Amino acid sequence: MTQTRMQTRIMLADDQALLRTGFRMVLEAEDDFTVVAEAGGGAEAIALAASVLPDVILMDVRMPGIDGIEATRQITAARPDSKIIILTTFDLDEYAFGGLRAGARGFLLKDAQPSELTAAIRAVASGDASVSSRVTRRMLELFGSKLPAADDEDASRLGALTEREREVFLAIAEGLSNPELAERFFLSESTVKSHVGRILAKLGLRDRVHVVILAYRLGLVGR
Amino acid sequence: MTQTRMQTRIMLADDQALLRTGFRMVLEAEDDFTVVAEAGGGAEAIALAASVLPDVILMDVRMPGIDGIEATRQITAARPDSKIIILTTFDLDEYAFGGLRAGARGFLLKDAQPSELTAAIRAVASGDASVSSRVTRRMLELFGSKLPAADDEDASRLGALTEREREVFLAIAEGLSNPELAERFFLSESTVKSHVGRILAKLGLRDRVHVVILAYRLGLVGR
DNA sequence: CCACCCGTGGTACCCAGGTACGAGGCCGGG
DNA sequence: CCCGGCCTCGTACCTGGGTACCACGGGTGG
Repeated sequence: MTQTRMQTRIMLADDQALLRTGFRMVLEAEDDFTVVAEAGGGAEAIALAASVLPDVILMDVRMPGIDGIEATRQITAARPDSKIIILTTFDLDEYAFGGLRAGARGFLLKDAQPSELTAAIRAVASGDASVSSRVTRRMLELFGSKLPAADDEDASRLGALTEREREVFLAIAEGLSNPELAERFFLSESTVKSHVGRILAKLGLRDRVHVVILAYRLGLVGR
Repeated sequence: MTQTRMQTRIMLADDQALLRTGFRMVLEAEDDFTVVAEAGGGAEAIALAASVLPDVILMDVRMPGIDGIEATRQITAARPDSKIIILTTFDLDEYAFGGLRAGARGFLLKDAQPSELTAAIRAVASGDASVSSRVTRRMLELFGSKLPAADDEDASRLGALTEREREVFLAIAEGLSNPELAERFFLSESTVKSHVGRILAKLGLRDRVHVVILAYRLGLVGR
């Protein structure tokens, strides 16, 4: 600790002004952080990023007009060394993953502890990447182990899949149609549709096609 | 949060005794940590894990005989809820990813700060996952920006497809809908449907879903 | 006890997508 | 020259899949 007293200049981009001031208060409590700009939308964020040149940008995903993902893409396109941390209420949100692909260096849930936030900003500012541990955990669950519900926890089920849904998720990734899913799991097609629909909603995906893509990108299929 | 004074029982697995005692000193300085076992090799680690059932295992990768990865695999195979943090001097991806695939919940470099170590242990003990920011960064580098070849020559089994069809094929694998395909290639949706239909017919596939699967299996998209 | 979530099932609606068929334009080879 | 492949576009049809409801039994926890 006691890093050198380098000021880190931060920009906030979120459509909720209340949340912005909340973050501002948290951040300015740290003496090496300065909030140098606030943006209420994607377009504004892009413009401000180019003019103010903040060290780190906290970017919300859901914003009216240009969303955080697209804003991230454009900002990193203009200045690839931009350091952007994606903020979202939902974990395992396809938009958020899109944000990482768009060039973001970090990913945080909005209910993160202040210490997590400051730690993430410092990590990103120093050139590293930071992903919230809860999301990291989700990613790991999808990696090697099937994780048979071992220890299901409190808050992590905000956007997370239930055990059954994860089974269906994997089967979709194998390319099964709804009738085939029904046959495999001894369910009615109605039930299958319920599961599929909830999976798509929770993960923020459009199609089963994107389910397949996500599954392969996370490496949990494909021998 | 609210990590009440619950004792976290920790096992160390590393072939270097010196390093073990170093870690032990760091850990026992925390009043909620107890080092309950030390293993000098993989086999010993597996045996001790089964007998003393530690809450968290700090596992070195490089060990004589059974290495840390294999030990992790066997321990998690026996008890999937085991919480293992991989330790290594090198941040080579194979170690990291191998360990994580083997079921590890965390990954740390040995030059980590004591605070990082204790934070990681607490995160893992409480059911979350923790990966050193440097490794996280590597993961993101792999996750994002990996669509190098839209124009590959050989494209193994796709000989039946024409050039245009191959383009469309790859775009489908990215998850584009028909309207999106039309927009990207400046075509009408009718034309897109023609192409898609012929692609499915030639490759003997049912859905665009199976197109995605085939593309990933052939390694034509993604990482 | 009640509230909540999960898994199961249903109905109804709508549209994206897949199928079938045709047709015109372009280009290269026989 | 004509033939055939490729690319383009259209129209019409039908099914699978996604969405929006609602409902019920079982388990769990406050």
